[in-house]
Amino acid sequence: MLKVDIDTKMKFLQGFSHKTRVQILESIKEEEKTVSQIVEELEGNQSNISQHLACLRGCGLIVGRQEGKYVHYRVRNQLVRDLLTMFDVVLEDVHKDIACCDSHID
Amino acid sequence: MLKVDIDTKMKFLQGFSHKTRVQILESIKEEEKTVSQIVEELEGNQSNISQHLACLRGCGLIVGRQEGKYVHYRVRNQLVRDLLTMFDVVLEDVHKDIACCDSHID
DNA sequence: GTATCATATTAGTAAATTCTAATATGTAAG
DNA sequence: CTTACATATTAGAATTTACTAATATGATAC
Repeated sequence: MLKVDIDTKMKFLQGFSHKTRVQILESIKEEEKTVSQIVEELEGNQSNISQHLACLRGCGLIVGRQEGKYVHYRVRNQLVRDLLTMFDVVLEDVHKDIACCDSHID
Repeated sequence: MLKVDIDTKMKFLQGFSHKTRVQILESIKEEEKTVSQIVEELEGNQSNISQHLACLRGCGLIVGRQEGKYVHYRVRNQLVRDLLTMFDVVLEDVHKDIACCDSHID
């Protein structure tokens, strides 16, 4: 397994570091959706969601496909879906011990 | 699979959202290490590393064990190790497409 | 108990990320 | 080519997260 450098890895992992991005990933994990569908579903605003989508695209986690004036986003591939599933599996196992780490260091 | 709520999930995922934390996880993935060993290996400072360790502990990703005046940390269990490995697998696959997402939104 | 060493915690500052609002781009329809 | 709608981009303000330095805690050895 060819190891990718740590900075590239961090860019990749940033995709999972914000609630909105994770919610987007979950939302399009099984079926592609347009930006406006995602905006509506997450009750976000267009600009903000669009920025998070750009981030996820940059992380390689999602891909978009233009169709007329709509852009449909979907999770990149099965491996990424598997990773998302694995989060749930590991988290369920670990769940009971999470307490501090309030999304920051203290 | 019993789904954990999104806020708990986010606390968990914060464990992977900082370079130092990911480096710590990689460092103790296969063998436990004391705080001072980690500090030395990452060339960090004691306070900072200690805070990141507290975060990872809070995320449920690592566990510590006191032995005399030393505390030995290790990755929580095999599932967490598997998840770390999976990052590398998926990242290698996705690698070529990472470009933007400079650890932020633009 | 006192000294020493390892680790943890705290408070305040510094830095990075995210959000909001405004504007730009691009596509389709008329 | 103008309008309308979907999405993207930008700039700056607001918020969150991380770092530094100082101090505290806890364990061992004396």
